[in-house]
Amino acid sequence: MLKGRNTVQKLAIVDALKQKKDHPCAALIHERVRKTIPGISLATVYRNLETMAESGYLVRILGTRECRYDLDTSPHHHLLCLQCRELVDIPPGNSRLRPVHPEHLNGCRITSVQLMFFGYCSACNSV
Amino acid sequence: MLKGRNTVQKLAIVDALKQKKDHPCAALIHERVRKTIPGISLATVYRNLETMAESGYLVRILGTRECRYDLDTSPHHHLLCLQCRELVDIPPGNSRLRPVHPEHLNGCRITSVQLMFFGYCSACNSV
DNA sequence: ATCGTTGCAAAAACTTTGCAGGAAT
DNA sequence: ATTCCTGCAAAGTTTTTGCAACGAT
Repeated sequence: MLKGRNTVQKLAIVDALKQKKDHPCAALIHERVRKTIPGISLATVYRNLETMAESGYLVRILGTRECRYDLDTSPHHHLLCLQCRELVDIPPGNSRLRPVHPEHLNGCRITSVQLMFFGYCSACNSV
Repeated sequence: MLKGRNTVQKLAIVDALKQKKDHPCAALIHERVRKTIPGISLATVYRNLETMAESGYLVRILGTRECRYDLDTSPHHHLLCLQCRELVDIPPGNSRLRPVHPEHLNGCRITSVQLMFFGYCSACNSV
């Protein structure tokens, strides 16, 4: 559930993430949301994404220079295309691809895992 | 093997990475190398790390705001401590923790994988 | 009315780049 | 001698923050 006040800005950000599930970065989300709310500031986008990531409403995908955001919090992986920089969803499917998420590992307490593949997406690969 | 010219700067950077295998970021490497070469510039550190990462001599670890660097290119994972920001090595050991590295996946051609755990290291966890 | 949120602007944090001089081969 | 590498400085990119005004509850 969405935390805090339901400002038009926050709702528009969520909407942008729902409409195109391409793991956009903050700048791209800002660009899209500006079509609806021309005056929205990038700082507001960042602040909302921060809050939603913190509350677990969305996931910050690391592995690129800029953070990307994913509303799909179910366990799955990503591939970063080194050519077009697109972030492709990789289903958890195959058990060998699904790293366990133990509570503890080498004395460390694990809270989350991210598996990132690097390579070339099907489009770039076929060129 | 180290590519290009063996400048004192490059050798000192490699040395710093060999001495303390704590996955330092560029700024920390710079700080350490400055003890030997006070005049070395941060840009030089970045340029050398870039070249060495490109040639596969070291690995760029993503998942933190700043890139971290690891001379150990053998397959293993990392845990980022959310408290102290330390990056802990996680051995590939257990097969359930070792994601396969297929050549192809969902039409994508995979070239590398990084598995990142987030949580609390043993030191922070015991507090 | 209260208190979270926003926009703006500025700054912070990290990384890259142009250029002229200098070093490795 | 040639070509790569370096230091410097400046700029680029991404993200955060202070503050006063505004808006949701």
